[in-house]
Amino acid sequence: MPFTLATWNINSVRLRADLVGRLLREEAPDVLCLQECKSPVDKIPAEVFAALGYPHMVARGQKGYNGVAILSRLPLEDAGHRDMCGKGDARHVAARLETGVTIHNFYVPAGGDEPDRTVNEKFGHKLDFLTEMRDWFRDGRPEKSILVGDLNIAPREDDVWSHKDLLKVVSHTPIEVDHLGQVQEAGAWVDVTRADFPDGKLYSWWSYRARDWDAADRGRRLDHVWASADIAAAGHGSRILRAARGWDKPSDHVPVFATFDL
DNA sequence: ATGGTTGGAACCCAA
Repeated sequence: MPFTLATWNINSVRLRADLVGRLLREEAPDVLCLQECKSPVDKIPAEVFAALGYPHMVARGQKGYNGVAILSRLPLEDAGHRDMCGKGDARHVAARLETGVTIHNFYVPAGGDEPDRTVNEKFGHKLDFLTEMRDWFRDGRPEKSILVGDLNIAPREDDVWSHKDLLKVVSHTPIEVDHLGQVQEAGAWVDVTRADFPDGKLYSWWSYRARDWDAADRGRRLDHVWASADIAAAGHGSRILRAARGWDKPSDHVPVFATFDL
């Protein structure tokens, strides 16, 4: 039975509960993975989502920062989380569907402004987080698994508005792209979005700081949907809901969708 | 080269 999944960095699930509701009503994904909930789990407005037909939630949270949640119409089993870099951050959670498919929801550190770990420890944290992800998937190659989230890296030249202008900008530097590539390779993950759209510019994030995000269109593809090699062929129908960037009081990220015939 | 906006928590930090 096919199911549709979406991933969205919501930038405060409490402030934007109504936008989450709009997405659930208008697009009705079976599973919605959220990042940057910025809320303890017990303060996520789960009852609002339950009333819209999404009674299942697996989440990790903390006050003010980070936070990841998986909302679902389908029953979910909590499949744990990994505390990358041992900081106690709520940046990963996993859930399992009754079909045995495991969904990993990640929020990779943004990495600060300076792409040099000797002067910017946040950049070092980002690289270490990615290295730990790589080692984890190398030690136990994932099967029947989907990995989604705000990975805070736009790996390809056509994942950014200007490859040349962003080579030294955190999110598109060669060392980050290399680290993300090693994560993908270690787990034999297939980029479902790019399997569906092999060519051309794709963005899922536009800065709040632009005067006119739509006209300038200086976007980056930071949000990703990957599938383990064994189920990658079941993934199709990718979509990026650019229109959500124009909603009232929007997140700076938009939802990315894929459907899986599993 | 610079500064631009947003959210949360507490009057600044992270993005």
